[in-house]
Amino acid sequence: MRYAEKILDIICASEEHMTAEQIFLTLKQSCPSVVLATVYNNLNSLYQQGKLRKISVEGYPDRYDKNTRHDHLVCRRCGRLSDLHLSDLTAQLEAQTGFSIDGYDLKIQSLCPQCRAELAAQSSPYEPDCS
Amino acid sequence: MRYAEKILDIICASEEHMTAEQIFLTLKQSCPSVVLATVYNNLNSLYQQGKLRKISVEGYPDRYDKNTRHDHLVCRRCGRLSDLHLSDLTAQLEAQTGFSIDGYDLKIQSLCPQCRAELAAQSSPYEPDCS
DNA sequence: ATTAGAAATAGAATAATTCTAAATTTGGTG
DNA sequence: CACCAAATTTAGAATTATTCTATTTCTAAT
Repeated sequence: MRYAEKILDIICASEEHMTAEQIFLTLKQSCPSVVLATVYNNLNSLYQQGKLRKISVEGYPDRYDKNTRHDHLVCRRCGRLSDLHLSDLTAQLEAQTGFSIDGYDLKIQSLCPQCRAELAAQSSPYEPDCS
Repeated sequence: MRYAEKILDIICASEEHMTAEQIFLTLKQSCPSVVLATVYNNLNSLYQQGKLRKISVEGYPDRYDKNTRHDHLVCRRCGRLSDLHLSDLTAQLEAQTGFSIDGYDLKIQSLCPQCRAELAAQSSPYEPDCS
């Protein structure tokens, strides 16, 4: 596996949540001969080995993410996916369900920090928050 | 919108989490002339109106679900998606994030009730749970 | 060097979904 | 009722994401 490690590096170095296509384009900069299928092959095997996370948001291609425990925010305004570091719910969920769980994915729908800031800036000159 | 209501009915009547294809096949039984694109059109507009939920599980086509608050279990053994009725985390999440949220999706990875039962039945004759 | 196994490549194939343009239906209006 | 505009549906092509298959290239051990 010549590429697997490089692909993991790209994912871990990125602050984004990259699609296979984006990973491919990035990898191509250092390995111009690499092919998209190779990226998919490697992503799949890394995923099966549990070395990365795959995130699916309705209507978008799958995204790949480092394998650390964290949650996600999907922005209803710009669609951007960003990280949230909320407390681990595993124990709470196991207590509630009554069985042991392998993991969970939590995706929150709201506004991302950028959009929240932009909207606040926009509206405040005309309608201050609480008058 | 001749079909929108029928499509919603099908989704609400179903215990499953249906794909567009499955909804199409079901609708076709009562409306043989309907076409898959119509189902997608209606699903999209119902989704935009917030009248149904869309669930994406990596590697599977999107699934559509009634718009009630509940969580999901993805079975690591059979891949089946089933409903979980856990307590609402909105308040807890808002407290933690510090901003108001529109909603959230929680997907738990574990074994579905059926697979848990099957595995328990299989293993118990030979290795009773706690000897 | 030789060879077996793993990984990569090329590119066709498949699956899911969207798009476009034409046809049909619907609900109002004269 | 007849007519029109708007909304919906249809057919089928197009697009996008992903997988598959067969061939080639690498790698590392003999």
